[in-house]
Amino acid sequence: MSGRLPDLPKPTAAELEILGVLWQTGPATVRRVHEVLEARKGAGYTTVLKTMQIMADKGLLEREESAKAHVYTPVLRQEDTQRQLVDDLLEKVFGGSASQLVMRALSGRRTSKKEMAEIRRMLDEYEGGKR
Amino acid sequence: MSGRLPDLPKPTAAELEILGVLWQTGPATVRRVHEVLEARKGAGYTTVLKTMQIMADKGLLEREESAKAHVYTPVLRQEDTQRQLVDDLLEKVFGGSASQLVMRALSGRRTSKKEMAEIRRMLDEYEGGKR
DNA sequence: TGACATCTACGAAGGACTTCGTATAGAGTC
DNA sequence: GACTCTATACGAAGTCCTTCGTAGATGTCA
Repeated sequence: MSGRLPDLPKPTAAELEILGVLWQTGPATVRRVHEVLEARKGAGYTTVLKTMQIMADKGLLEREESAKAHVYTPVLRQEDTQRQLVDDLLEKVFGGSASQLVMRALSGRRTSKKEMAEIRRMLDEYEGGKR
Repeated sequence: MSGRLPDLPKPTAAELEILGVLWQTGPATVRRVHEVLEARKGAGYTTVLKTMQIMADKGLLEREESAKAHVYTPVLRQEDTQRQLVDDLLEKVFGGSASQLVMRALSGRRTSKKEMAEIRRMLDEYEGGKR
């Protein structure tokens, strides 16, 4: 069903912020990303530009150069990147124990009833679909 | 009930490996940590030494200097560090949505029935205890 | 005491991450 | 064409992370 995913490096903190903007807005120019990040954290224009260029070099973004202002698109979907990062944490910090990870995720914060119900719903769905 | 935790920097990859050894073996000298890490990944002695010194400077480890070979102890328990790291991921990658995180953690890997049951048990326990 | 083993201290190199200043190129306008 | 606006390209600085070589201090034992 699903194709192979390219094996890409883990995005860094600054890169994740840029990806977040692109996932939300869809493919965009440096200018558009910069507008968001300037408002959010005062990022400089060439800083965003440079980072996005590096991301394209790494393969994290694809670049469409036909127009004067290049348009960038994330190569991985948000969910694939989330999975990549959570798997990494699971491995390095929890020795692969998903239940430990879930426990820690819940213990660290007040989790709402709604959130808890949603988690249960997902467990049901996951187990139902997997068997 | 629980006291305040010191606000420490996030351990890096190399630091996490050292913490892993110390959590497992208890307080130890550089030599003992090095023995484990050399077997596991061929780490050099002074590399481990230097990293542990830096960790002590950062406040991640405490150092007992009465003997010639200093003895190092983690300042935070494993569970506190796990919580710190999972909270960080939750914030930066999942926008605070624990249910999303749980879903991604499960979708990325084949999760055993045993593991699933354990997760459900924890949810029950957590909700029971919190209310 | 002298030789040897064991530790710590120090400094430096190489690489990645982040930021930014400056240079350069293209498009539109008068 | 000359000016201006908007982009990209390039390079470099500063910081952190990781690794390691070498020097210096301390302890042991014959």
